[in-house]
Amino acid sequence: MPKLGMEPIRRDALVKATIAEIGTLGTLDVTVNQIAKRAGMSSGLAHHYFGSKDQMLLAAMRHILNLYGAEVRGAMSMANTPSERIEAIVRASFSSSNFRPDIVAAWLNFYVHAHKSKEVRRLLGIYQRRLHSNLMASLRSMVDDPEPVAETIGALIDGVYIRQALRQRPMRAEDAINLILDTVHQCMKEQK
Amino acid sequence: MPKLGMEPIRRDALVKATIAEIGTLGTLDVTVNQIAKRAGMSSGLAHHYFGSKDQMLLAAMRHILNLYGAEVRGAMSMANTPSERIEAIVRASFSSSNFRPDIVAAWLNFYVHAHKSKEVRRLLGIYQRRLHSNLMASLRSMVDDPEPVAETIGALIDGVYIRQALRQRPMRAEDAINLILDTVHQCMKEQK
Amino acid sequence: MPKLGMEPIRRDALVKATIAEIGTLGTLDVTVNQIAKRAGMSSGLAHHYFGSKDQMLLAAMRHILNLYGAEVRGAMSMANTPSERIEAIVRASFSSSNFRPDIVAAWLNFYVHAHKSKEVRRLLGIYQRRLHSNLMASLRSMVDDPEPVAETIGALIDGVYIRQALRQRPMRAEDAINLILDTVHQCMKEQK
Amino acid sequence: MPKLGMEPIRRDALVKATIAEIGTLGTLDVTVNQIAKRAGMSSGLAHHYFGSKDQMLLAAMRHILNLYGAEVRGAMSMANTPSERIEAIVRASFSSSNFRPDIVAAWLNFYVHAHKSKEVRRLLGIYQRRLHSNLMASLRSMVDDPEPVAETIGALIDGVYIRQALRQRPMRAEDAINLILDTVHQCMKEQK
DNA sequence: AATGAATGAGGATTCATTCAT
DNA sequence: GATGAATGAATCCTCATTCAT
Repeated sequence: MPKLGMEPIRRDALVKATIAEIGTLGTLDVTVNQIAKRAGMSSGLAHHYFGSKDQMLLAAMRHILNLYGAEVRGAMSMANTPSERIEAIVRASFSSSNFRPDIVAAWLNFYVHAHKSKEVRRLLGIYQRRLHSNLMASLRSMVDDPEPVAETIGALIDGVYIRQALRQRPMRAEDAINLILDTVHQCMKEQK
Repeated sequence: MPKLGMEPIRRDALVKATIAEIGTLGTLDVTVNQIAKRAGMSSGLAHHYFGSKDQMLLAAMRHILNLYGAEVRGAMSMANTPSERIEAIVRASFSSSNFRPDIVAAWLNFYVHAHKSKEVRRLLGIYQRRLHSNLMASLRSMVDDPEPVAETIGALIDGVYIRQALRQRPMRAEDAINLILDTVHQCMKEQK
Repeated sequence: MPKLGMEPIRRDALVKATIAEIGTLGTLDVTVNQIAKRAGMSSGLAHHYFGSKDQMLLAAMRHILNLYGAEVRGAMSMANTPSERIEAIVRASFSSSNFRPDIVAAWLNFYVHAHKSKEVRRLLGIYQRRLHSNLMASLRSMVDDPEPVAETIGALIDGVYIRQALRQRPMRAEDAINLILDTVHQCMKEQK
Repeated sequence: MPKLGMEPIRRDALVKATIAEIGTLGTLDVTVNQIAKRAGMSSGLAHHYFGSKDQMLLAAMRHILNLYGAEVRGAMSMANTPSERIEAIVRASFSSSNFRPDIVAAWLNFYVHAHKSKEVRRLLGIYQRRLHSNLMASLRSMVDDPEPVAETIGALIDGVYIRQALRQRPMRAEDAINLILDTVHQCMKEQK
């Protein structure tokens, strides 16, 4: 039943269905048919709106990164000290909208897929640089040598993510956050 | 002219070709033909020895885990103190035979693939539990609450791995090791 | 705001867009969307007016044949001798409205398409018979055996057309006309 | 039932089936399945040997051109005078192996398809230049201005071909040859 | 043991056509 | 009258797997 102005609605539905499907199957080897069916439409329509499966995957990736970016910006805008900023970044990474099993699974799949796709590589590169510069900006006033600390935090976030994807019983976001923040704090004390 | 006793040689060649191919392409979406060609034989023969592509991938996974396990055991057998044991485990993770781009890429692909494959999930579970118990055994005598420290080390190793797979300029093994050991040492001091 | 009496305007726009699109792409494999877009309307409307893509192609074919027929009639009405009539027919085939690259390309595509479409075959049959009888009417008073001369002229016209479609540098209409008329004149002299 | 050394046999069967299918359906819009089935194999195998449908079409085109080229060379090697050479070329164009309905239909389809395909354009260009230079070589010693005669002969050959494709009752090769040779002879006499 | 010929299922993509608005 | 949303059939192509030799 065709209606007017469906484009944004359909695109949104497809992006969400793509993430859900990747999250459920745990792989980027999802078919356009599966995605379209989950989004309640035909595969032809999915192509009509996205042109290709690749563009659909890319849109899903961008959606995840945008969600994450918004979360980080929101959390940081409320932080007043460097230390709070670090905490805000880490918390945002494990917020309830980001640390969901399907999002985590999709995220990891894209991480690995970056090997093959130039655009995915570019998008992840942006995310990584932004995370790194955010961390560095706060760490510079806190420790003498911020570089390895930033590196450690980044690795910890990604490490907790990848392990989450495998856990039989998922880790709670709060535990993930504490794990990382505790480590950070100890690195801090040491250097100060 | 078929020769006798070729089986182990062929299987080994295929396993190595599988890892190399996954490492090169950066994905598990390698074809049996590609693997067989790289191993210098026909795809038919590959099936003859492994029965299915899935079995080939699994064999490659086991090969990587065995390499890693041997490395860890070797390193630990030479360690005399708990602290040396921790260091041995971390060093083994980044030894020259494990921290190669193709191995890292294959590792990550299997990590993600665990979502789909029960057997891969089982194998990775074994690796994780072994790593965890190895770390705990040493950490128990070093800190009051070893659990989170073990968790942190595990996450750091996996995190550095996944980031390595994306880096334009790969991180040197020595740097990876230091990054992790430094963090560990600081967590230690704190608790003592 | 739909207007009244749009039908002939729309149909005409679609027919011209069809020819232009076939001429540009050099194939009948044009999509209804391409045609409709070029005609400044939606594909749905195109179907509304023509019922099917096939009918659109047919209308385009008829348009070309009508153009050609009108041109021939016009030229012949001004000719006074058999010889002038022959010349009129040949000239009409290469008039500026017929010998345009897009028209030529469309013409040839329809020629080949006649294999598949009964209606196209019928239309081209009419054209061929009309051409033939026009030529014969004039040739009868000029040569003893007009049949092969008519056949030759027909083949030359079509041959020059098909070659035109492939030329890197298109032949000028005047040259095409002279080529054919010269040949005809020589055949004439011979027989007389 | 797989056998050894099937490649040339399969390729040949596919090329012939491609021409037959195009000839029967009168269009390049034949499916790989149709071709493969006619050649007695699966579509997968067709792709195995040719890589793509396009390559299959191209191979068919080359086959037709090779047949034609061989015919021309054979006929010309037996001709002793310029006049005989011209006749040899024309006769070769309408030999029983070239002037078959399916070959003619395929030829024309490729002619039109040259608009779209660079490689087809290139192949036809070679054929046209070879024909032209063959004709010119003989005509130079026969007439003062050979260029338009060569052009006329070329157009006549192509024109008779395209008309053949449409005829309800195909023209006999002998009639086609005579039609062209008679015209040529009259052009000759005139100029001498 | 080894090959590579052969199949066929499965997936992305295109497009004419329909239809609710 | 007009749009463009929506469908689904059709097609090319890939690839794991099988099997005759």
